[in-house]
Amino acid sequence: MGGFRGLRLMDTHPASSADGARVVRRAISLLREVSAARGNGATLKMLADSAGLPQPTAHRLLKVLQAEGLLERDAASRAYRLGSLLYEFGLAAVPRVDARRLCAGTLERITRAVGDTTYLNSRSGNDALCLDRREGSFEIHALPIEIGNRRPLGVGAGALAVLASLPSTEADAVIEANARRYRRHGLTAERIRIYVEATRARGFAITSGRIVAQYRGVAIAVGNGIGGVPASLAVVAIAERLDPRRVEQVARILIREEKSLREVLAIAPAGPTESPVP
Amino acid sequence: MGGFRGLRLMDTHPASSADGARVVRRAISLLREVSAARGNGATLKMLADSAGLPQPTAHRLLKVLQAEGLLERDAASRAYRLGSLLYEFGLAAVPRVDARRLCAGTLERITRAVGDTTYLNSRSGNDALCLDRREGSFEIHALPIEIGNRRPLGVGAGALAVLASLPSTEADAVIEANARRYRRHGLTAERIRIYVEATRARGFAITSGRIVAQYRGVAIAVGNGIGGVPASLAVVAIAERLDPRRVEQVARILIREEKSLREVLAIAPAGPTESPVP
DNA sequence: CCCGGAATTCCACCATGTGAAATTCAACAT
DNA sequence: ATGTTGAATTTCACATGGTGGAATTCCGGG
Repeated sequence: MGGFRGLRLMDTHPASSADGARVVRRAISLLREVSAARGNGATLKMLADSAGLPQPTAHRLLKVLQAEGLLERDAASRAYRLGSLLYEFGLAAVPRVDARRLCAGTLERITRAVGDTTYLNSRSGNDALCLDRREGSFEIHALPIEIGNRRPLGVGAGALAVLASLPSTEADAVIEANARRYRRHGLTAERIRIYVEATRARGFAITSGRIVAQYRGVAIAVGNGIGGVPASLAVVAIAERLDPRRVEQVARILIREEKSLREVLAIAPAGPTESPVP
Repeated sequence: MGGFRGLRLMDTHPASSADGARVVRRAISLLREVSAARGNGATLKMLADSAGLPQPTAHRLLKVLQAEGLLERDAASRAYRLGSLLYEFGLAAVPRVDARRLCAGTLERITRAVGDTTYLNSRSGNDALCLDRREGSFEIHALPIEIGNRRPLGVGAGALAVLASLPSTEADAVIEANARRYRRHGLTAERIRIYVEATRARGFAITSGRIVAQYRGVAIAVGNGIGGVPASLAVVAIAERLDPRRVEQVARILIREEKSLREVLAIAPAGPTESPVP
């Protein structure tokens, strides 16, 4: 296949086995970017950009993914979104341990206690993934994070709590890998590192409307994760509903719920068999 | 990239746009094969075989897919299964119209009425996909079809009903494309064509333990499909519980439920926007 | 009508993916 | 123990399938 002439743009996965299929990795990288896109999906430009691919290359791959049903495309906006085949694969891919089910009660209790929207996040590669959500009585307007949405670990309260719960060396690697992506959120790797430190010192994460202005989040990491996968519980509300005093209250509730969740998880079975290639 | 010397083995997707990424298509084809595998997953041999790829090629692609988290591998049996990243994508890929939700009541009512296991199937490419299931009081032992499992359209009652509901030209194309796969189920394209004819004449599908001996299924297609996607309702039981007289009863129930389901669907919104590439 | 940015198509080029063949590994029988 | 069979894995010389800069088309706004 083709050569490349210009400067090297790619390398979305810096530390990956050399041999294999570059194209396949690129295609998957595009899928990840599409599933990271919030709201109405992502345009070719955005995707090519964030996957670090030249536009024509991205275009070609996206076309194949669409033809195969992994992606769909909005006729009007030309934006790509995940396709029905991925939904179908999702049905067949039963998770080793079902985090959503295990945490359903916890989420519900927190939401009832605080009245605001509650999130369950988990780590997925360099991303935080929104696994589940309970809407509080005080609705968040302005596109909230949906179930299945991704963003770089560290961006947002829930994602920050997950990142801070990783071993230092691993957290550093993630921050490094995400450096470029932070910029699109008006952040830098350096700043994230500071946040992580603060989160570790404090024991839980707080964010102040960096992503969507006017919103604030409080989040706590779940013990050693769920089935070995790092995870967090988060509460998000408009900033004025989360003054320092109330942050304190919410944090107390989160700490309590995390503790009892950890006990439940201690009984549940262990992690996967051989997921990452040796 | 590489040339090929031996005879042409591939062509899982006979009618697909020439230009693009062959590798990507092959990789996706492998994913489909993995998700078609029942029970404990699929071995390299099986996958290479059914995807029509030389073993080393399949091996290389599977390794990448595993490294990226789309596949996992059982340490002991070396068998591949769908990975957690696909589950995660599935969360984000909200279906245009939620067939499972729309048919939940129907499935429950049928199961209660007949006492045996009931399935909701839909078409996905050349496959029938098990979208949902309700266990009857008379359990099916011997690995039943799980939610998310696939098999070639035409193999099994539910899959046959879906196939027979397609326009003749389309059904023929599907049968043609699946010819090789039928053989692995002890069937032939010719025989499937006969079954389709019989199903159309009868108005519903019956199968007699072709797949798993001793079992029998009765199935009916759902009007014009669900959100434009062809689908079926099926009841499966051990053969002795489905003698001709009882088949008649079950069919009556299916016909009644299909009718009322069709009315519910008439209110629900329409199909996708621009899924298959022009 | 014309402009700017995004989407799409072209196409010369060669690095990348290919697959037959050889090697290792695992399970089972002798 | 030792051979035997079949699957999994690695190797490597080769030429084709993928590449991406440049050119073209499309679309929305002024």
